Amino acid sequence: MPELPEVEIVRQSLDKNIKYKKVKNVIIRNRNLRFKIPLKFENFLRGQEITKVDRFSKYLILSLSNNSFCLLHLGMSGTIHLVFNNKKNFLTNTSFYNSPMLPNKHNHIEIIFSDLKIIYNDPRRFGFLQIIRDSNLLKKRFEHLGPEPFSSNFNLSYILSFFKGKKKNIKNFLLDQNFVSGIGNIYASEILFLSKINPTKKVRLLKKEDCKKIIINCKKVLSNAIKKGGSSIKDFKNTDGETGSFQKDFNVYERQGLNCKRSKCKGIIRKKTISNRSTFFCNFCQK
DNA sequence: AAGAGGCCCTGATAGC
DNA sequence: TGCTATCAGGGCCTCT
Repeated sequence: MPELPEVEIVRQSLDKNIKYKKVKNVIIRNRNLRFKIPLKFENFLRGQEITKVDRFSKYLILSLSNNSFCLLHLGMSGTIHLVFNNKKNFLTNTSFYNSPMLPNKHNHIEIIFSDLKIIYNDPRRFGFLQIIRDSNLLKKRFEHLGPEPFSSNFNLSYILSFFKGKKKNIKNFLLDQNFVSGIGNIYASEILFLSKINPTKKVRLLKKEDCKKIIINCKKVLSNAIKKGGSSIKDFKNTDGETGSFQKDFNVYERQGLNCKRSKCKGIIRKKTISNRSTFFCNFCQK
């Protein structure tokens, strides 16, 4: 579910709600996320103040007062929910199970502050939380990842040299986090639509102008999605339980069989599986 | 080294 | 109704 824009929405909410607050308690019901949560996790976090809430790519980075970090990745189905301390049984975490606004299953982790708690819910358990001991290790943790689309390092010469000698198609590269980090399956299709590039196009056939369009449209699609509060495919919600509205802006995603939205284009949106991922594109204007 | 494929897991939906 | 198959927005690992 969550690509860079959705994670950014969560970051903004956490920044507003848990920054400068001290962790009172941590409850873990299921340690078997993507990476097993070690037994010492709770003790490590308890008593720490959250000094900063950052994001890189699809990763949330909570800075802790002891100069370490708590990394959080939402995987495919992870969500963060805020519960404010105005309910009975707040600390015994029973009340929200009865609330229709909150999920009642797969609430694996709670991080409790004095006035609110955050709940990590993740049905598929592809997400994870991880302690990173210091900034050097944090740097190392991300060194295999390419630049974000917003970075000045994501420029024409970078793209041209990265594509040199490669045989894959452009859709695969947009999803390749070593090339550019933060784009997922939905926005990859949307970016290629705006760029009028067919997702199956081999990168060695792309012209300079195509690459320029890709740079511009990566930024455009992601920043627009952030502005709209993220997409609401399946059950994406921000931490207040509200859905984003970007999905209304989809040009191709989940629009197979419908007319191309580009004015004067007579094309039909097609769905095609590329490297095991569904891909959507206009069969006429994306060359 | 690049690229293809498999796998981690649950839930929603479709088809019989 | 109840079974089985297929598909989901991610990322990492292995094999060729």
